[in-house]
Amino acid sequence: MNNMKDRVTIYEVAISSGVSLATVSRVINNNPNVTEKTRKKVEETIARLGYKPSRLAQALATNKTTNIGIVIPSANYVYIANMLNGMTDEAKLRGYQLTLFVTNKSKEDALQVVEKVITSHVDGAIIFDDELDNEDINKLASYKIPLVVINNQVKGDKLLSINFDYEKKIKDVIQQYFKKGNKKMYFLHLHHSGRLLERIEKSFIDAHIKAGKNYGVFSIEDSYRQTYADFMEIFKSTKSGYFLAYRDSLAAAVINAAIDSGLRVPQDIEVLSIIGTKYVSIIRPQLSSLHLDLKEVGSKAVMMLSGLLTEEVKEKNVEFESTFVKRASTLF
Amino acid sequence: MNNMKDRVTIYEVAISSGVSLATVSRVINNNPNVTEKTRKKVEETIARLGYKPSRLAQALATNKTTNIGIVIPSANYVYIANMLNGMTDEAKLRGYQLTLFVTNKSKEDALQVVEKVITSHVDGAIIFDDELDNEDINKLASYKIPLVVINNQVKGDKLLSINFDYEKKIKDVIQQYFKKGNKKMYFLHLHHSGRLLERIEKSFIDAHIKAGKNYGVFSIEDSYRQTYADFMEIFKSTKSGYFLAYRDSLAAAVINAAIDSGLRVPQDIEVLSIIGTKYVSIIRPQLSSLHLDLKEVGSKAVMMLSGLLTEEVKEKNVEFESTFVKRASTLF
DNA sequence: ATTTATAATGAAAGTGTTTTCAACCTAAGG
DNA sequence: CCTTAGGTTGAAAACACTTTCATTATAAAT
Repeated sequence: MNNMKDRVTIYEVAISSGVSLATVSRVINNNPNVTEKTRKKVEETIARLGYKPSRLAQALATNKTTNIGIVIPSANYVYIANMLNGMTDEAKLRGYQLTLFVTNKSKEDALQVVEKVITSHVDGAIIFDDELDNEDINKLASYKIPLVVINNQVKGDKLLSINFDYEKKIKDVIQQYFKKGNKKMYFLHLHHSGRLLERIEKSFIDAHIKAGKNYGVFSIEDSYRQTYADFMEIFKSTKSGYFLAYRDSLAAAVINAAIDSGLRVPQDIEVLSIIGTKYVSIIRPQLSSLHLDLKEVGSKAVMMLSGLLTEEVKEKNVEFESTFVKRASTLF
Repeated sequence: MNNMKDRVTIYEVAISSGVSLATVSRVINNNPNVTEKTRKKVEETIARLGYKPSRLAQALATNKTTNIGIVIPSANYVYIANMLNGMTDEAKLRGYQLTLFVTNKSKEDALQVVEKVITSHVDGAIIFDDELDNEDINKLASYKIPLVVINNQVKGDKLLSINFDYEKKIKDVIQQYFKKGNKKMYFLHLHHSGRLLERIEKSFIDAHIKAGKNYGVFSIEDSYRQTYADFMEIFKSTKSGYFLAYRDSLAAAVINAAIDSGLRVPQDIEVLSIIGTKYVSIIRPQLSSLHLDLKEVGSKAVMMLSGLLTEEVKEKNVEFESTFVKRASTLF
């Protein structure tokens, strides 16, 4: 069993093809200043020896790793998985590798992550995590790490940003509902789901205050099971309402609890999922939701970062527009 | 705006604290051969200068990156997201970073991925992807990349493996069903979902042949929408059956199509999801499924790889046992 | 054939660490 | 007080590349 290859280095290639390191390096990097003849010769040796440049050494010499860091709260959310999907595709296209950094929604972990991102020598990073605040992000920026920040109202000069229009769209949806609907609206407040949700909640409350309408807020845990249990309780007394839930699974918990309590959806209980994933149409009745192509967000983020890395910045901030899709869980 | 820090190197720390590079290096790496006095002095300078070792340079010098590669078909499946979740947690605990390599279920991409993993200098890799075959994996092994391979019947000496008992368990479930149930069983065959599914299908067919029972196979696409449409057709003629689907969303497509066709679940149509995720209890009727803690699989994989890297291999092969959980989509 | 400009090549320094080995120092033992 | 062993330290090589700059080869122009 001796097909174990020891790494062959540029040095051996140089010797074996009778040229210098510099020339081999030029061939590897497609530098035009090499005669066709030399190039052929070197390429032949490379193939023969099975030489593969060490990305580590290249990275050290060039200060570029072709790695980009992805900062997320967890890999376990469907909407994040969707985004990751877009990122991996676009990254592959552009020759980048993705390194994952998860904060687990903990400030402590977030600080660790900042350190890790700094020492990891990523060429840049995409941040889709509310746990990182201004200070954290500016720290990264101070280490000259190019940044694309998603949905995190952070100010900074050198960074690009992507934002969703959820706040505005929620306001629209609510105002539309005021015209046609008549149920009291409830917002499902998550204990720890970051500032995006907080802003949406604020938008919800503002819209109600402005219209002089009454509203309710339920504080829930980010768990289907728990939310289902909570709402089985709630529906003992509350027999009607329009509920805004952050995620499909939470919205489904409300729907299922409503149905299991003998209430009708959407006649008695209406439910809107704010971040709709593919599960909106699997759940019955199908979930009305705000729709945003998260996969596209992911690839856009990589595109923008890639632009930043190659100094071809086209857009500094892009806003993704979500669309309200009425399905069966709401009347309008 | 001049808080832009240029990277401070070990060299500057050495100068500034009046010691040599070697000593600073020792301090960084907690080498005991340093006097407390020197250590204090160096640590003070490190703090003062804000020095952070370059992981790149360390990696080049030590031939260790603390990066592990994760090879998956896509980040977009819930069950893979679950696994990733376990991996990120365990990796953080053990000080590893995760780099993603996705094959997109394409053989061409798989070959590319193999190359990338080799040149990426990961310390090891976890492979949960059927697209890589024996040859690919042995190639990785020949570059001395420690490997943990999940659910991929690959032979090899130096690699650790994790397997699920789905084949066996499916056989059990079917045999149990033969005793009590009387519907014809159907297997949902995916065009391109790798060898794990093929093995499960084989197991399904074997069990039927052995029992002299009749069975059916439907070939579907890996898409909820399409499968739903297909089954709306199928249920025009087929009014009863027990369907085994690979994923929750596919199982849900069958259930929803059945209900929308006026059939009853589970009285007329029974459905089993092979890889059950958290959506099994969100979908109504709740999905009977084989349950396996994918998060645990993920962390186990990282643990095993970590063991392999530190030469403390405890188990070479571990089998995860799935459990059949009866919910509302099957009678038994 | 000679000069000149240009393209191809190589030597060597640089990237930021770790690690080996020799040198040094200190304290204990004789 | 001298020797010795053991713990501390530093010089330098190694890791595998890129890149600058000087040099050489080549082709074009005179």
